Amino acid sequence: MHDDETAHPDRVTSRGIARKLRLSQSTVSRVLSGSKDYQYSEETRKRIQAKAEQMGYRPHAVAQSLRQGRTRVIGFCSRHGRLDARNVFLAEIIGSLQRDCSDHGEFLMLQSFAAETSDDVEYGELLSGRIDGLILHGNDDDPLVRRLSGSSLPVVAVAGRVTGMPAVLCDDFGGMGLAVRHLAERGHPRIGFTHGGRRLASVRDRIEGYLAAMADLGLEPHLIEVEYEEATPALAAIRSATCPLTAVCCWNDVTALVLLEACVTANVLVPADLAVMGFDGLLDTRLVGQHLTTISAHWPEVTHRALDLLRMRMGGYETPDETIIDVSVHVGLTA
Amino acid sequence: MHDDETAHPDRVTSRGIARKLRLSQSTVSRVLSGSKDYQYSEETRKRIQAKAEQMGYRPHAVAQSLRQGRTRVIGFCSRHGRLDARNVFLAEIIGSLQRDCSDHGEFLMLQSFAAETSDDVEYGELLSGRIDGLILHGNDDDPLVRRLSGSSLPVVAVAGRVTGMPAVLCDDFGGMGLAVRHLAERGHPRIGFTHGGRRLASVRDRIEGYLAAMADLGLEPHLIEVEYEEATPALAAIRSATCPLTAVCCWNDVTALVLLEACVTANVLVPADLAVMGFDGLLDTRLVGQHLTTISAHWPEVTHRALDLLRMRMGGYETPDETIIDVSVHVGLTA
DNA sequence: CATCGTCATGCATACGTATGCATTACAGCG
DNA sequence: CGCTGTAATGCATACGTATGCATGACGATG
Repeated sequence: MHDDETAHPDRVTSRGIARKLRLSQSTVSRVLSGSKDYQYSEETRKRIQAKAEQMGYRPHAVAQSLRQGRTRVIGFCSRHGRLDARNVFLAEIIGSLQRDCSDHGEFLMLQSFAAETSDDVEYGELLSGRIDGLILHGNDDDPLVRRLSGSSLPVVAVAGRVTGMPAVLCDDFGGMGLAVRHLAERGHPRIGFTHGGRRLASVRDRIEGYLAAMADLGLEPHLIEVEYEEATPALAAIRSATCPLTAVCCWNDVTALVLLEACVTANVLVPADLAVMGFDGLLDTRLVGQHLTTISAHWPEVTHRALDLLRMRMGGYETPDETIIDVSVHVGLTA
Repeated sequence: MHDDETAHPDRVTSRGIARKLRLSQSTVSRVLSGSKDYQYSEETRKRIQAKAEQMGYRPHAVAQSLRQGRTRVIGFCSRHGRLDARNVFLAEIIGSLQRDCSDHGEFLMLQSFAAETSDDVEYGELLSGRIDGLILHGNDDDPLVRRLSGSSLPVVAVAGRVTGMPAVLCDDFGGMGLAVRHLAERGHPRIGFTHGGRRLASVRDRIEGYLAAMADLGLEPHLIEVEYEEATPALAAIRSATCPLTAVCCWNDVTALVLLEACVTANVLVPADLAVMGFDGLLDTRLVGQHLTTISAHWPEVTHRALDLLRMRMGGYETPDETIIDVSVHVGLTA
């Protein structure tokens, strides 16, 4: 009934089991890791498995990693936002990645976001053998990102193109086309686009998509750039256009919501006075999300595909440079 | 200008540097890891550092971990919700943990949430030496959690008590006292409390806090339990009480927001007809958050303290069983 | 009876680092 | 000159696993 070990048995090791059973460590290791290239008597196998169970043996993951040259750990690094209660995007991305890794017997490790640590230290950590591959959310302007694209670490970019590495993104360009056409079909003649700067590749793609669709429809574009998520000036710009806009596409959902709040304050009726569209489809549908008309990107599919590609890279296979995941219109009450 | 290595130099190792410099691996290791117990000639140090720089040496984290018996990786596991765009709570907790780890030169690894993997596999992974310690969000009803509290892995619980391990929580009990008193001071005679089940320890504490405060004020309590976040029945219960309630505390912010939506639909004016209070203070203040009156818990402080305690545990020190972090009233427009 | 193939297991090593102990060289001192 | 102390470095090992190669036993076959 009681354990015949003394005090703290420290770690239970394959060698420990071998000693108890008067077998060699290699036999124990082979049986417990289920190596198919060798054969063992049924009796030995039973004995080993029973003893392992009894002693509570767990193979030491670090030793396995050192021996096998792989850790089964995937890193994730965002060079843009930071994860907190307000960042619905990162929450969705990281959550999806985590579940996907879990399903494949892998682990997700968060690499430091933002620049609390120096780029050099961060780069060193990424290449220190702790992770087998990296999912990256960043852009070309970033020195660390550029350095990574030249390194030997397998990396796949998500939600943004990075030269020199495969990327998986939602259809930012096409999505804006859907948005513009959705509004045009409802008879809106003057459709604007608001954003808070072109730093992200996604934003640039969405702007391009907007401009292309507008040109395609023979409509005059109205780009409105304001400080990050400042809605009041945006609304002012919308209303004070040569001829006030009747509809506006926001570069993402949060921007759209902030604008909606400003509309309430300014007594602008949505969608009667102004139709509003978002982009991302990440908002909690139990709350405000169901009301917002938006373009739903399918982020779990993006991360799923990104991990697929990363695994191919880690296996040494070639991968397509760019993978684009379809988006769809989610019709709410605001447009 | 160009590297004198052939093809792929594989990994640059301390032994590799030693060979180039006709030194021993131990000297290289000692210099590069800055061991203070030994002395080296200034010249040797320069040579080694220069060569390491030139060859792009990065110590192999896995080998270090094996040798030193510690990985500098902290695990996080939530046995309740899953991380996605809707889960503001986990996003905040995980984000705070990550930044705090980063500041201490540690890494945060996400252990599989929910039950996609079997408890047994999960337990094995947790004890496989991959992490030095674990921050846990779970409760006593969970077999895996109970097993962990008996294991040799240092664990600290956050946002919920678990018997057998230290816990760091926000003041759920006292917070509800603040909420009730806030409402009572504004003259509300009939204050209710809505929740979606007592599974979480936090919910139970908040209920206790509510009941205690009500008793203290000599008011009659009204507990309303509905299916998780079903607001319509909750509102019905509120309105159909013997005498309709004038104020209600919701067990968290999301519940409160859903209730607010139901109020709009049912034409109930907030706060005139019904005052509403939330709990957590995690909602995006750029959006709806600033309007909701709520009890702000300071989650970054909770996770910070939890990591402190975990580090003490990992160092073999004793720790207090329970640490409670103060909360405060955030006055919005709903109560 | 000698040879050979197969089965079951053991021996030895490598992954890359950190570190206790040994060694060399040399200066200071009596 | 011999002894001792210290500075600078090397040697050997351990962390725990996986795996190539070798070994012994035994039955089958010529």
